[in-house]
Amino acid sequence: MNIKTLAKLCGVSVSTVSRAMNGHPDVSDEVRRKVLQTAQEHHYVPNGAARDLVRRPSDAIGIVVKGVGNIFFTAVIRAIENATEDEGFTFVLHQINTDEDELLAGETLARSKNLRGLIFLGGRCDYTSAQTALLTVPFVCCTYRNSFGTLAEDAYSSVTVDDEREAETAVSYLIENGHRDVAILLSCAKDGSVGELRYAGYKNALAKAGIPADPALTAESGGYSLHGAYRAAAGLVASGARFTALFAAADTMALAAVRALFDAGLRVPEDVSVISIDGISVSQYTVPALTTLVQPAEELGRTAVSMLVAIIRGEAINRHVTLAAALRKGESVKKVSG
Amino acid sequence: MNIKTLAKLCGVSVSTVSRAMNGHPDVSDEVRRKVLQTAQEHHYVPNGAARDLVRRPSDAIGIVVKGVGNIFFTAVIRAIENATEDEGFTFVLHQINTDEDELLAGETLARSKNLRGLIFLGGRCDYTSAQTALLTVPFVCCTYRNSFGTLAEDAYSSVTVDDEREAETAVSYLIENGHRDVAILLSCAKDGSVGELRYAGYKNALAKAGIPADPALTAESGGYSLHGAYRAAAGLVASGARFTALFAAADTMALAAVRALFDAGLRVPEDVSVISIDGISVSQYTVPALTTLVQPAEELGRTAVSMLVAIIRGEAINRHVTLAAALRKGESVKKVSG
DNA sequence: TTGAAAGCGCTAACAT
DNA sequence: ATGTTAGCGCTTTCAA
Repeated sequence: MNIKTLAKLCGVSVSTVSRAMNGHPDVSDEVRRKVLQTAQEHHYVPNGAARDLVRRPSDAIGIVVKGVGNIFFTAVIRAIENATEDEGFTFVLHQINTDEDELLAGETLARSKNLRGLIFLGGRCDYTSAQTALLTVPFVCCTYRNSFGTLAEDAYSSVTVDDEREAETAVSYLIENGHRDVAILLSCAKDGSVGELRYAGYKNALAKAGIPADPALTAESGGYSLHGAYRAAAGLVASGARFTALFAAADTMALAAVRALFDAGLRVPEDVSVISIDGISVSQYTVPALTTLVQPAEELGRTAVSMLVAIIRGEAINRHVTLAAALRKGESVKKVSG
Repeated sequence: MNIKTLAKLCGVSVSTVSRAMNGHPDVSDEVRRKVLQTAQEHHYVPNGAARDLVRRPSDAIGIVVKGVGNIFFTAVIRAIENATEDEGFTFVLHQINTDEDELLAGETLARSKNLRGLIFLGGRCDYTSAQTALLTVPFVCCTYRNSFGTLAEDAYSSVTVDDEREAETAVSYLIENGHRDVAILLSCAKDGSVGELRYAGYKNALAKAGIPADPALTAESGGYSLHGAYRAAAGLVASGARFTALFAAADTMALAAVRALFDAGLRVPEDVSVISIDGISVSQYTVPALTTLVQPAEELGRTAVSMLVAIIRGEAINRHVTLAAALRKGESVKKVSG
């Protein structure tokens, strides 16, 4: 079933069918009704490829997700898909590993699928303008921004929480609760990604409290996998380093860390307090429930889409939106007497 | 940049460029090298819409995921995406809620995107042939099959674990460990979905052990959300029903149940043993680690793709593959003396 | 309000 | 081995 057959069936021309299907005003009510009904009866759905080919560019935006298996992202992706459809756009999802280059992937995707814009969900924070010059469509960085790069502010959009600040808040919360030996578990201290920002926030908090940062209390897992985080946390304990609190750069890492501490005979929060950032839903149901700074996943996704769509429609220019995270008190932090 | 411009740039015709780009043999090495290099230099990526339009049908398959936020599915989706690309196909993802109809969504997706096949990730088990008749492309049911419907075996493909049998195994494992008052937590006892099969397995296990099934020990959460499962489990405890073990129809539900039990002052496994089905990775890192029957997520995804691709290529017909789940002993089941 | 026809970028005959 | 060309299904001028 294609537009030609349907036109014949309705006794009108293909252009009339096209107009009717697309809600153009210059079609008589009678004809429109007939076309729509016949289309429904025959399960006619316009061929997207043909549409995309002629409507240049198409109405699709691409989502490049870096770091598959990041549970936090699933909620954001869901929000993005819904928001995309609400805006009358379609979307294409592409997942890449942490060692792949999102800009390259995005560029290829945009060209091959004729996209109007891109949303990067997770990525490096150190782009140069030469690197992003490849991108021929507007893009929004979701959950990160170009903190370490040389990109002009008006060359891209972003929607994030203030990672450095929120990390500082998290660590300060530990310090307020009497902790001075605070360890950190992150992917990598210097990979030009969000982890590095959170590391900076960690150091800020220590500095403000007049606590010298102890390099022995930094554990790097090299990724966001549960397994890697478990090993890094276990290694930290095995190293003999002394700490009463741990800041994990992601909920998933915190969960694995809690387990590693448990396996080492340390209780959370009795022996070690743990706080993290993300607020995935499962972390409220674990024992102990995680104390974490909840990122507004739904809002991050919806905002990314609405910003991108506004740019595509020419109604807005590149902006940088910062959303607030919210402290969700669980059971993983205990007050100690200094 | 399109094929025409590139052809001009290389001083050859568009068909030669097309052949070179698609790896056809009838192109001289010299020309092929030149085309490929020029394409790379100019970041030329063939327009997918134009390709899809002319290569009828396209090389894309669709994945319809029912039950967004199901953590177990994310691993399967990842495997499906990788396998799809390995087979030289592209894929389109569409997520729907549990109250939406996957067949309708699949049909629309297939028609609009000109798909060659569909993979349904999660869905009802009670299709009629009239319902699936809408689908004009082959489809594979992944993680479920048409156990309660009237579909002919050769009308569709499926790849699953034997849900009824694995559920029976899980519950029998509890019984072997001395439990006789075994409760069950599932989405819905009669919704024509996988939950119903697992419920049947639960009853089988009880029957084989000569234990009468107690309706008061069935808790329905009405979905797979953590929140719903928590409430259902909490309700079960509050009802005053006596049980020493609980079988949850999904890992996520089990995690929420463990929390609900904990909040009610019951320890797992000291007071209540818990077992489930799925084997999501986070459930090994919780305290207690879940004892669960691990579904082979990666293999489920890869198998679904290879079955579908084989059918599309005309190399195979509809089949039904059953994969085995594996018991992963955690810490949530305790032996009791009968 | 409708129809005829051009053309989007590409692939695959068919011709050379 | 390479070029020429029809046509995929659709939207959109342009004409009527």
